[in-house]
Amino acid sequence: MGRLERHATITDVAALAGVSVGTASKALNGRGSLREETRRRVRDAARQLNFEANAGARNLHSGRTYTVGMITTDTIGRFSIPVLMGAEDALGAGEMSIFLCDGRGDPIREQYYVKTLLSRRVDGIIVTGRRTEARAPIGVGLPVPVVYAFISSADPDDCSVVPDEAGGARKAIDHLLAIGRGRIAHITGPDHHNSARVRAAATTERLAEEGLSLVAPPLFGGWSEAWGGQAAGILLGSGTEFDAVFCGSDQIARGVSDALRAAGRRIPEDVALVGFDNWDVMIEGAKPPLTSVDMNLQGLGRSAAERLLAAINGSPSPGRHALPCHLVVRESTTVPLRSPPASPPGPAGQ
Amino acid sequence: MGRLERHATITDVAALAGVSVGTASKALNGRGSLREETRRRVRDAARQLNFEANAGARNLHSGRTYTVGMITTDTIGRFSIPVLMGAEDALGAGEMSIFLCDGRGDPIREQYYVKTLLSRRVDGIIVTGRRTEARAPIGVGLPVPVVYAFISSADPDDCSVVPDEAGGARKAIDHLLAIGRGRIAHITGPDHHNSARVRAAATTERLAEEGLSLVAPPLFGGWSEAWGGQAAGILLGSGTEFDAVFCGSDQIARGVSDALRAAGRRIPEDVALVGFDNWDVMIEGAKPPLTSVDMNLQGLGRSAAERLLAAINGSPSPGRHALPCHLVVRESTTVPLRSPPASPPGPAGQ
DNA sequence: TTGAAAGCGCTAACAG
DNA sequence: CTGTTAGCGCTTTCAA
Repeated sequence: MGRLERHATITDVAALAGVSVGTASKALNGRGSLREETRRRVRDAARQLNFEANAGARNLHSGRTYTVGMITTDTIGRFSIPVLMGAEDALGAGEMSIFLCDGRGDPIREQYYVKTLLSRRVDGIIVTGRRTEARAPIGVGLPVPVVYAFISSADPDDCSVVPDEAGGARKAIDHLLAIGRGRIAHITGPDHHNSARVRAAATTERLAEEGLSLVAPPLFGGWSEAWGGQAAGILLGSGTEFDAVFCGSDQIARGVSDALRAAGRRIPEDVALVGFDNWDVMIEGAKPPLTSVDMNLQGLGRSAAERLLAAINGSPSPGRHALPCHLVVRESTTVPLRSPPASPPGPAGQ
Repeated sequence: MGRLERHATITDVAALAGVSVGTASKALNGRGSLREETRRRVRDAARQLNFEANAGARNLHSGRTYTVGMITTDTIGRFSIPVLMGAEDALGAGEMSIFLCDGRGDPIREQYYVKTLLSRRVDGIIVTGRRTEARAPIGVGLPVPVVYAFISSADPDDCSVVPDEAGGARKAIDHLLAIGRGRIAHITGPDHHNSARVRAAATTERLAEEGLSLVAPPLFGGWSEAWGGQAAGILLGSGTEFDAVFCGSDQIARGVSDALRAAGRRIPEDVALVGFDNWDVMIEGAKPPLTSVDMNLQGLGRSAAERLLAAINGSPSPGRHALPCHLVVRESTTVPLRSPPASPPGPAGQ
């Protein structure tokens, strides 16, 4: 294998260029005042030796490492990825590097990660997870700032960036009301799950504001397609009339969609359907494609990283920060009029 | 915020314990010979100051950083996650930390990441992606070992750990033949996609060994449910008789499943169905649950990390290493006899 | 058993 | 303009 023996050091570069290490350092970092010719010689030597300054040695002076740790409390998955990507963007894609640590729901493991991250002198830590539940802080009096993304810290003084799930649910209901649906059912996840409760409460509340209520109490169950199908069956069997179902997740919505169709109900003509998560795989698999609430996870990650950077630079933003969700309307709530207008290119509005 | 001002240094510890830094170092690392009383004093001081040795400073001597970089060539997603987790396990969960870099399919970005990883003096690099295609090496003559996982390097001398997709396809066919299905169709992804081609070729080959052939040429299309449904329609419309469909992905299989059921075919009685990927979401959503080929991505990640560690320690394993896939049998190919026998707990066999 | 000193790779004062 | 020196936090000889 054409593998080099070792990394070149600045001493090697200086020697090759025939200058002192101090001069080499200045030349490479564009500091001090040097003859252009000298600078060039040093740079050539560096290139020739494939020199990359040792970040660790450099950090020793600056006190900063330009790295951050990201700990996922449970397993890394569908929710953590977009958060991670958003964070990566905000951290300048390589300007600062990210240590990824998968806590796997094990507090011991998590504490171990916190320790190693601290020993690596990360400039800060982002904590994320797949539930929006508040969780115990990963530590108190840590020597570096911590920001919680998606998940939030139980300590209200910690900085947490979370999706406004209640707002998202309200937008879903707004939309259903706007298209003339007033007999709405709600099928969602387990009632011991924070997201399920919050979304259900907001749904009920929003309807109450209009003097309306759900056609039946929220159906709490699981997050799966199977539960969606089962719940749809319960609804149909009860004889309750309904012209819309707002689901706590896209998976549930898909199960509902399949079950309703099998029972002869047309979507959206007979029943309009709204999901939550805006998860492409489920959205596209459903017939017709699902209208869904998007939590803007990537934006969440970006915001969390920005706040972390600010905190590192001495401007922390303690407290719980909620970011708006937005509704993505598709055919499960609207019959398209001929060809839909082409939307202009560019980043999706928030 | 109860944030500490700065990290304690070994000098602080030594001062508090009333010893020299050298002694403190020995005490904390269990080296040299010291009075037990001294060791205790130092350790107490360290605990009191919340001391965590600065890994960067330590690395300066050892020459190793106990970190590795992981670069995903395209976007990090469904395939990279298990690979990452496997790697994390093999790297001792914190013993060595992982820098995660999301290449997003941009070669410039990728090269940038390689540079920063090298400047951070990672001990090695793992490259992964979401396609099994061979790709250009991320660099030549790099000063650290590189292992490709899932994806493989175009340079046969590089170390790549890949799934034996052909073997997986053969196992699927073996199984279908074993349950008495001889009229098999194959629906898969785009023919410009390596995985689709390899799996189709192995399928045809395995059948040929038995003097059989597919009931129709492989149907190449996309990886989506939509394509699965469409292809099933083509198959049904052509009047070709078939008693099994082997699909290039679980998403396709799910589309096929829905379409066949809608057309009145029973699964598995009339048509047995096998997918590829063993992706829980798709598997569980399908009715009945899908038999599928599992590529053991986590094992792939583990193996890649182990080979990387070996290479770091001077024992590289150049070349392309294929890991076996295994078939997970579910109800889309078998009618369960009463209650299925409870399988003993423990790690799933490979 | 402990301390002093050198050095890992680099930056930053300060002289020359 | 360039070289010398000190020091970042730690480990590791080598003396004491």
